Amino acid sequence: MAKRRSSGSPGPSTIANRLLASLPPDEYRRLAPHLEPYPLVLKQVLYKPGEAVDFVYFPGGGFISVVTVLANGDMVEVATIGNEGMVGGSAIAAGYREPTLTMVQMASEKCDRLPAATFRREIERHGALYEVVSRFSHALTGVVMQSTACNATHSVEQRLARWLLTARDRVGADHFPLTQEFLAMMLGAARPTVTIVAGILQRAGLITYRRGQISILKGGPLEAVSCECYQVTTALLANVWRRPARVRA
Amino acid sequence: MAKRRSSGSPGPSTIANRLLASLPPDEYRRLAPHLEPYPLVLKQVLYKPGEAVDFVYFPGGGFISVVTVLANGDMVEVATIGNEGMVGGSAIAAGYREPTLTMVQMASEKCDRLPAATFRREIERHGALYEVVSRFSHALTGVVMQSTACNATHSVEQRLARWLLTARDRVGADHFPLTQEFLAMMLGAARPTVTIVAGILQRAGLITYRRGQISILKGGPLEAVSCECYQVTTALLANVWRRPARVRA
DNA sequence: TCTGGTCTGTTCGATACCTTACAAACAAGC
DNA sequence: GCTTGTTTGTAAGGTATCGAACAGACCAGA
Repeated sequence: MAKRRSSGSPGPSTIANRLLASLPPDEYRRLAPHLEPYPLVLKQVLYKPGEAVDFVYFPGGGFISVVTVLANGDMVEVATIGNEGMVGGSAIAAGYREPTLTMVQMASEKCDRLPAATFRREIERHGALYEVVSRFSHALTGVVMQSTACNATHSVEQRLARWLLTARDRVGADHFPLTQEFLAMMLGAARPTVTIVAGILQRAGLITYRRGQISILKGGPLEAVSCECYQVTTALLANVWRRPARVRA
Repeated sequence: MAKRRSSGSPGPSTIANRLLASLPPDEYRRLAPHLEPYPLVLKQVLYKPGEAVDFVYFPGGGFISVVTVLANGDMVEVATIGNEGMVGGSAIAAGYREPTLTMVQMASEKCDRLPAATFRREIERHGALYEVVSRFSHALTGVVMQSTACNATHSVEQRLARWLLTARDRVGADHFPLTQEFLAMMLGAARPTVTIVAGILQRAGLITYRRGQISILKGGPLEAVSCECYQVTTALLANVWRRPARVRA
């Protein structure tokens, strides 16, 4: 919260978003004047389905849910984005509309946004930003693919555990606000089912739940309850910074 | 089958793959010498999980399944690609590995492949190929997101109907080879469940099933049985060619 | 014509999950 | 304190789907 690039020299170490932090200093300096601090407010909607993307957002804390809205109004979360990523990258594809609902799931002061046109111009320079955004986009597609398989075969208990672990990683804390109602929606499950599963985890001492506030007590065992998708997606995203060796010139 | 760019002048109208066909003649001409005809053989594996991407493929017929392999060996299909798309686009992200198993689901003589390095070089020119590939990648991510929600909430019957309709569109025929065993795998469902559901559709006169050969008899009613995801994903992909107006310069 | 393999149809019991409904705990404001 | 709204807990009946197992149909090759 305290460290925030503001005074004169923006050392990359003070940059909360990891995509931006990975940029070489000169690239970041060129970008910095266009970055607008934009605090993420809980439940705030960043994109509505079918709307044009005016800004891309680089969270430095909290996290953002990308949600598919079905014909009957049900919403299912398809991805969560924290400081390891960005939303609105589809602005690359000029004129493309965001098919999803994108909303703030956990508030944070630390977030910057960039006008879509600026972002696109920067991407077309084909520099470090392009590289890291490209890697992130690919990793995100991999994450969503894993989730597709996950939703087809894994139990609500596994997916709930996975969700909590992912949320913890994004938030960077073991405690955060979350209603069971909302969690059920995100998982595409019925609320009573979530209550039952959460009760099991609670009695097992892995979590505690108290009126919209959840705490993770034992991450290790929770990981054992979760499906492999937690590790798989974590690894996919980790590869975005741990830049792999180039396969071809 | 008959029309195939071979003699001297490659008019775009003879190009089976729609991404390639959308290129301006001069762009296509530059690419053409590098395109290697590469027939798709049934069940052929194009990428294994974790492998480097050496070639990108532009199907002109048949279709390709992108499949996530889970820890227990189960496989779930996360996308199908026909002549409206390509596979291996992740080669854009230099050195990136394909996290999925990618295999030929329906054979076709009409397919071209391009070495990853050539593809990347061409992408970096930032021409028409870049534009259309970028649009397609974004659309594909949208399709996978829709599938994530679909798998979380829709019934096997709905998803099965959706799958058959999509396959029909890809193949361009109402009749194609497909075992229930395989279909069950793709849907992440149990094989007896597929048999039951297929039986219902068969008795309703919408399809016929005969030893690995399926025919769609009534597409309209089948669409009614399917979830909205069929239309949604079809529309997403259609937007790749029906190039939308630019939102910003 | 037999035989082996593959595919589909069907059974049955088990179970995960849904839907609806309602009750209890809690928080915040009056 | 009381009241109201929100959140969680719980119950009951129903349904979709799974898993294992087996029988029958069909095909291909010996």
